[in-house]
Amino acid sequence: MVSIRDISIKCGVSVSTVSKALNGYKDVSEETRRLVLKTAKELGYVPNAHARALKTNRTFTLGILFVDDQNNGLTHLYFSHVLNSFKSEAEENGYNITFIHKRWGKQIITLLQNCKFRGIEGVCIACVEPNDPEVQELAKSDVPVVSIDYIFPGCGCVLSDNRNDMAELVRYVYSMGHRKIAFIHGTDSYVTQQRIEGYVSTLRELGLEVRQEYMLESLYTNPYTTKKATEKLLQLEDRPTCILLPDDVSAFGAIEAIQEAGLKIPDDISIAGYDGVIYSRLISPRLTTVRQDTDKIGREAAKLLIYNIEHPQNPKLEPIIVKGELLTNQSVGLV
Amino acid sequence: MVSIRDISIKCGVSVSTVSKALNGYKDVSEETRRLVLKTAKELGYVPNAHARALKTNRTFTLGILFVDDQNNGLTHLYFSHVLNSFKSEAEENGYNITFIHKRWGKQIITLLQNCKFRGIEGVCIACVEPNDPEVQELAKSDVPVVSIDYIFPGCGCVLSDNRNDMAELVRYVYSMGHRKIAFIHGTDSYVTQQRIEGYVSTLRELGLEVRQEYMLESLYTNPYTTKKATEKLLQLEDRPTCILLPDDVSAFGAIEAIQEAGLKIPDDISIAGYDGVIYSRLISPRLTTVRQDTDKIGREAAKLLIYNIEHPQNPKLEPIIVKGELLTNQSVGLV
DNA sequence: CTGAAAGCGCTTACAG
DNA sequence: CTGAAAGCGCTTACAG
Repeated sequence: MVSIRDISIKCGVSVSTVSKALNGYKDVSEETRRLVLKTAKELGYVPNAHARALKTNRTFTLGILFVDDQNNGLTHLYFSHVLNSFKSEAEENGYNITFIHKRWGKQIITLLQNCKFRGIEGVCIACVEPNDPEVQELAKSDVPVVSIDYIFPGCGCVLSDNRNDMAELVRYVYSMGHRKIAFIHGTDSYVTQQRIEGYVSTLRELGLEVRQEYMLESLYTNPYTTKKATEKLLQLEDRPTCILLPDDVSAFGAIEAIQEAGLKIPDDISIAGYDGVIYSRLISPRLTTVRQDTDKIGREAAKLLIYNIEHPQNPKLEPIIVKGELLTNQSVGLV
Repeated sequence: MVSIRDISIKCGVSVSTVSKALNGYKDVSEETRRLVLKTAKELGYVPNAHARALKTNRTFTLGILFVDDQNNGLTHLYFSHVLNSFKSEAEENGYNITFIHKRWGKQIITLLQNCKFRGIEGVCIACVEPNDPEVQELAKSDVPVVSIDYIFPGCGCVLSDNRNDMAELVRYVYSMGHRKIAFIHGTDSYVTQQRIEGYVSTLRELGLEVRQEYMLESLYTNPYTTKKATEKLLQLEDRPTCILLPDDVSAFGAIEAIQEAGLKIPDDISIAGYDGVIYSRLISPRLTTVRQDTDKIGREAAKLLIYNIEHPQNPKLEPIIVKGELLTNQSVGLV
């Protein structure tokens, strides 16, 4: 590897001068600068990020914490889209992306230690169990953190507007004539709570009764559990005319249960998904769903994190709320 | 940040001794070692990876190059699964994962420079345009490279067994009585070539004619182009009884075209996908498809890359071929 | 078993 | 405008 030293020898100037020329300081003569730059190019010089980091304490590296119970953060449709745009935005701003984990060689270390050790300047937390003590420790540390779809006190966050988007969905379903609207929601989380609030408050607002037997829980992105929940709803004496589901993938389970019960969508019963992944509009029946704006969510998260890294004195901590879009389709019929 | 220096002062020993104690060298007395370790813990010492990298020239960091034309490597179902297992395997071996890109601050640099600069020890190339000169430069450089589903001369690679898996699929379709088997394949690539070879050679092996009008091209994971191609096939005078598609997502386009033509799957015509993403088994009609073993592909790629990094003298360069699994289902009917 | 010293590649006051 | 010097935090021959 050619170093600044090699350039200095070849050019007959000091390493200080080479460094200054390379970094665009003004107190270097135009002539010297040109010579240094030319020589650097000839020699194929590449600066050493570690030496620089050691000296300047800056790494321009953002960490991603992206693990969930099923260890499938990256294959999660929603989060992989968010990560994709987070990555683009970060790279466009000259930052690198890396993953945070608990290993250091053969040892297990904490997530915070991993960040410190590697000089990670800020972390985006998504798709993790927020009550994990190590995640808490990280969120409370001096490392800037931005979370997605969850609020850590004292940290920036970007939230998909679940409460209002859900409300809009319920209002739409109501406008189609439905009065018996069930909601199979995911397991407890900030997102789930927001959606339940949106669901419950809108029913009340519309003068509809909130019926406990119409609110069931299943796992996110797991059609098998949704199928079971749907079967329960179908067996009710006074069964719903529309079922709202945790997400588009789990909607497959509902479709299956409904078909096996000999019912047709939307003639006999309506359903709606959530997420708006492309496939939901391809399957038959085409799903009414809420498209979350993953591109914006990821980009806003990256911008916010970088801002907070570069403005440690007055970081932005107010939640950034990103509106989704209602995609109406044939799976919700007129009653 | 507490450094080795702080520990040495607190313990009254030299930094050399602290370093040795911390790194488990044997030439340190048991007593000193214990004192150092205890003090390090008390002080909350975290080593500095950059200082170490500067000295040892090792970063334990693997790069991922994961961009394609549509800039959606991460949201690509197949590749996001591969990445997920690559990441798990790498981390279990004490390596970090980061993404390679072309930026350095405000400057644009080459992919190779990005690797050199950041001390990346090896790169996994997947889901990129292999003819990109910068990718070529990287593959030819002294940075160890492992590619997925593509062969760079002189580099390790992991290949999904497209040729044989495709052959198996064709044989299965044949065994169901089909003799007019069309293949809508993706755009030209190593993977596409392998699948076409598997398709053509198996037809010949089975004594079937290879008909040009049964071989059409569409984009991968793009149902709109597949729909168009399927429509063409349906308009043929002597139309196929089974259509093989580029992947499960694009199969949605075929399903739509077939339904719009008033035909039923599998009664009137059969179809098969490729990839075996979970959703393909959920939609109706349930897709016959080939599940690629993404978990194994990712893990083998990580193992291979790490092996080649740690054995620069005799790296493993023979392709590792990972067999897929035929998933038969109702979308292919008996003729 | 312990420690002084050199050095990895860079940046940055500071003196001239 | 230029350069000598110190130092970021660590590791590692080498001498004792």
